[in-house]
Amino acid sequence: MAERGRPRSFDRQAALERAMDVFWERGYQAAAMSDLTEAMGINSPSLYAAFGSKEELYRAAIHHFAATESDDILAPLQSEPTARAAIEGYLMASARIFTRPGRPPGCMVVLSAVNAVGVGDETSRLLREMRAGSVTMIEERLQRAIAEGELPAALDPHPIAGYYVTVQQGMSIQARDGASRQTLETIAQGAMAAWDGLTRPRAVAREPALMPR
Amino acid sequence: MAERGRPRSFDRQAALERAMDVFWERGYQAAAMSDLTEAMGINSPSLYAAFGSKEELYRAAIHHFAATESDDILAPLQSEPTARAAIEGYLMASARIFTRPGRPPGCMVVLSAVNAVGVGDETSRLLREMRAGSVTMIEERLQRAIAEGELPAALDPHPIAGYYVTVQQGMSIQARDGASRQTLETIAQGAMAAWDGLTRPRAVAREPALMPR
DNA sequence: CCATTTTTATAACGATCGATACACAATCGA
DNA sequence: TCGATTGTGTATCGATCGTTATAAAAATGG
Repeated sequence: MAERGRPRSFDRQAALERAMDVFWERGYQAAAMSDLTEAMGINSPSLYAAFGSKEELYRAAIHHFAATESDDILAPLQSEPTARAAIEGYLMASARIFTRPGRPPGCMVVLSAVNAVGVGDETSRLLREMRAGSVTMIEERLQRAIAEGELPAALDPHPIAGYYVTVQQGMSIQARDGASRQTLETIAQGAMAAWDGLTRPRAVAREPALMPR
Repeated sequence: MAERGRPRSFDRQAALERAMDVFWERGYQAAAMSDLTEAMGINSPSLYAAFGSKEELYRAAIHHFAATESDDILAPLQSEPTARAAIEGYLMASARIFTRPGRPPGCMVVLSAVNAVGVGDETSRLLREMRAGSVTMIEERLQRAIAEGELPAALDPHPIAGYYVTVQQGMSIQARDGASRQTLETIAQGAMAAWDGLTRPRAVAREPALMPR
């Protein structure tokens, strides 16, 4: 069962984490191979043997980001008892994660490849699906709240989820501009001020809470 | 008064607009000199003679963007009679400008250099000041509404302005992901649902509308 | 017409980009 | 111990990056 050949002299997972930090901070295009190999403590042939290419390494870093940072942000959607607390927790967790000391500010999935140029179709699709995945998760949480009677049955979860994800993505930009955790938390509270208006039951087909899908 | 030497064979302003489109769509780093010269219809020596360098051309493009697109977005802040209509107009104008057919989606100032790497300090500062300028303009509009008695005197305009600018920046990300004008308008309406909660007068120092600056 | 000035197109500069060829080192099974 | 296999370090590949040297072209003033 033992591996054949010369064993790898570096920790693949640790090197991936260092690569993630480089992509996270500099973005995909601005992250040069020399930046990556220096941060990972290896030479480029080792990088290519272990990860395939720069873009494959980037995708691996995105998946690692999703398995660590993203999960911390999305956890409140499952753990909080009410839909309102779930979304508030989602935004407040974002404020905390986006301003962790010593870590790049904002969300890697949102910031590291906003301009899809220079990145392949597969990677572009992966990023877009991940961003859309947040909308789906919030949507499902709202749907659950409707099923449990917390929210009115006539409510359309999709535009509400889209609104809160948009706020969270704006918070990434703000974090990149130097906004503090406190500032981001204030923004999150501002977004929650829309909750009652968005979820209040109202006469159907006369004044919809939010318009189209 | 006539110019000496061989006259320039291209329209400087028209070339600048085409360069703006390239930076807007691809971002600063991904916009190669060959992309720019091809779009502008000139050779690189002409570009350098007319604009100095790639980064100076980028700054000129940013200023041109501010003088055209940005002004359309910020106009409702001055023209609308109430603070609420002003901010709603700001968001609805953003939804329209961000999804103009045949134009790059989203805001160039927000999207074209999110990762400040590879761009000089002067350009980085210019972009950050422009983003902060939107907050200031909204803040001043809210302050005017307070002076006119439309909003309670105890209100702090700064966090409210920060909240709405954050939503607008999130709308840029959404536009880049393919959101339609209608979708962005729905998000804008969602953000306006927070208005009453954010501007309602309340007991001072007990439950502040939004926390710190 | 000629000297001067500015722009033009061609061609190429050094630097850096992502990616590899190559020879050597280190492990395995037999 | 030896062939097979895999990883490592060096050195470099062709392509492209932003930028510029050079000389011809097109205007001016005198």
